[in-house]
Amino acid sequence: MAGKRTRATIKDVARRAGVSPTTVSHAFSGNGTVAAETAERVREAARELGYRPDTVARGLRSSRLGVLGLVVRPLDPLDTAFLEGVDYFLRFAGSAALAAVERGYGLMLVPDPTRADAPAVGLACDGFLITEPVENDPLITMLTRECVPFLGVGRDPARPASPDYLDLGTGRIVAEVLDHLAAAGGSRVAAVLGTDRNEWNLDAERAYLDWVRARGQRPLAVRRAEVAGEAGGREAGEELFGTAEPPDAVYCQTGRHAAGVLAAARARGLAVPGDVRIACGADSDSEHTRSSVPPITSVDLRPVRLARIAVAVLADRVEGIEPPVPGPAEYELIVRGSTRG
Amino acid sequence: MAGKRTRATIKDVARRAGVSPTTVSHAFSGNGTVAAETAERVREAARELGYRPDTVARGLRSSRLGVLGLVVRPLDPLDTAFLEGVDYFLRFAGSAALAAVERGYGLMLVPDPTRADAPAVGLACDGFLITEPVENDPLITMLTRECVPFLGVGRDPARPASPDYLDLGTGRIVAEVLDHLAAAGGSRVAAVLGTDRNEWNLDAERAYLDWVRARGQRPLAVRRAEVAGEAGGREAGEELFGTAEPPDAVYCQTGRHAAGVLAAARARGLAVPGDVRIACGADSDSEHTRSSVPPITSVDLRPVRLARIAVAVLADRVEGIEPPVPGPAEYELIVRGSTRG
DNA sequence: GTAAGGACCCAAATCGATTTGGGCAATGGC
DNA sequence: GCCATTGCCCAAATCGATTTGGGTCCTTAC
Repeated sequence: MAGKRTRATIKDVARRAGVSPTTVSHAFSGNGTVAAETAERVREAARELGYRPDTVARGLRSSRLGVLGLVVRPLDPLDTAFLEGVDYFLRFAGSAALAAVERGYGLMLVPDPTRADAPAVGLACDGFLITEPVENDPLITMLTRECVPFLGVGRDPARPASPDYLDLGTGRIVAEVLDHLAAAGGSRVAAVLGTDRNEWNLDAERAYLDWVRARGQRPLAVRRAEVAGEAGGREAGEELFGTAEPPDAVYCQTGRHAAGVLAAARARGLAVPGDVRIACGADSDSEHTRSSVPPITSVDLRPVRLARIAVAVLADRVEGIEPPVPGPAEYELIVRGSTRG
Repeated sequence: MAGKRTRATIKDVARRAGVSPTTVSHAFSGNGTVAAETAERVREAARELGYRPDTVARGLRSSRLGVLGLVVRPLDPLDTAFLEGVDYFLRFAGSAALAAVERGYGLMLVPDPTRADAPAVGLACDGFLITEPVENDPLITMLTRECVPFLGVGRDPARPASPDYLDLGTGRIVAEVLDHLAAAGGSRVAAVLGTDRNEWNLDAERAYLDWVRARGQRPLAVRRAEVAGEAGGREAGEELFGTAEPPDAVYCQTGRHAAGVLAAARARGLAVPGDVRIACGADSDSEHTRSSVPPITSVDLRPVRLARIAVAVLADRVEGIEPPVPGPAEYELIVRGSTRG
């Protein structure tokens, strides 16, 4: 179906204008010196032929393609069935794309280019946005070695903090949610954490432990893989509620986990929020927290705003500008029925 | 900041393996004949040097870059302030990106490449998805001329139906919403339509007119630009409710318009849904319909599913496969308080 | 013994632009 | 009158891969 692409090349324009390709290139880039009249003739010829310089050829010389890559780590195990309703990511990606376009770039979603089966085009990006880098992220190792600009949205937990990472302020967020659970009547707060080794999980765990110990209590935390989803959350809930001293409040890392914990509580005949309060540190906009009965208190991490900031910083880097250091990430606790008596 | 990119090239590998670049290329592509032992030596050298072929250079020769472009028409007037919360688009884009990656492509959001100020990279895509093509869409004209594969998500209203466009079934959807308004007690149904000249608007208008006339009534429709948003909807509402025979039900094309109409009704002291029923043909998932008081009945157009289908069809085209013709687009009417007595 | 046919490898052309390093004429300064 | 400068233009090299079109050997077949 794809017939022959017969776009006019720089040579066609040169022939038609009666000059050399060099002169055509100069006429457009303003690089050499070209007589005004000649330049006009060249533009005229280009217009007649509908000439547009080929980005790929230009990219080959300049090693700049005009594309920013977006790597979403939680999406990477593509072999495992991916659940589509990850609202946070969808919003982040859409907003980043928009911001990139406004800045003159295309934004491309790519899987980790260090994976062997990744589309090759992933390597061609001028810079990368990496959301939720994992511990010792191999992509960051590679990009650092090859001097390709990047920006982590979230720190690489194993590397020192640096301007290469936007700090999500996970600890602050988790502490606020825990405080809210306590204020809503929770006296023994458990946590359901994820297993990905990224800032989000590791900092949340630390924040939870700190918070609990500051109250002189013993931590009660279980871990479930993010991909285990609602079923995993339900398991976790059953485990928690089955202990000798069951919690009267549960903090969850993901909306799916929270929905599962809620289901487990109801199955045991526990009233929410009467007997158990449930809150989630993210996913305020997902079906799981919004449409459950009762709806689950959760946190709006402002992915749309965050993505715009990330793109601005990365684009500056790609262009060799030292970007201003952004302030702390914003968020908002959305209180819902699961913690509102 | 961007230091010198010193990735190994095919020549480096050739030198190290003691063969010509041709042989290296053949060893990887399996194109010529290469002795098994030589191929192994080449692979070994490539591994040691961390060689990965340069996609841009390859793209230059093959004129295939491995990138699908996504053009979202309603986003195109980027000069006008763009409102970020366009959930439909965000979901569509995110889902399309994911589907593309699973298929081995990158997905890039680009503005209309026929615009002079568009990022040049937009032209380099192997194929294009165009959501909501406008009448006589200039991009479609260009792509057709240059034999670049594309797929319209929504028809170009000025061109004959063809497999180049996914039919959104707008007429069907609008008719169902209108029926619902009638069933909810609306006896005189007005419409607030958009101004973009795309399938969504033009077919909706036709469907509305047909529906009203089939009941022997006179149509009562006003038009407001999509970008006018909630304020535009409010104006439209005031205009409608100020007429001699005000409607007792209003169909809106966008969630923002609907929110504005709702505000206008309340400002006049009209009860919703008691005096006026309001429903929207889209945007079931936006703040404007979901979080208003009362929430507004609207339609889930299933953007996530639609995007996956679109990518599958387009990727087939790019690869020269004749894709199966997809069935009609799915949708679901989400009934909410604005039409539920 | 010789010709035909593989197997294996390479030099050079190619993709479409940009950049380097001149060449040629007209002008200006002394 | 001569040299230096400037304005204008072009041929060729370059970016990093793929592809074309041979060129050598070495087997086989007759």
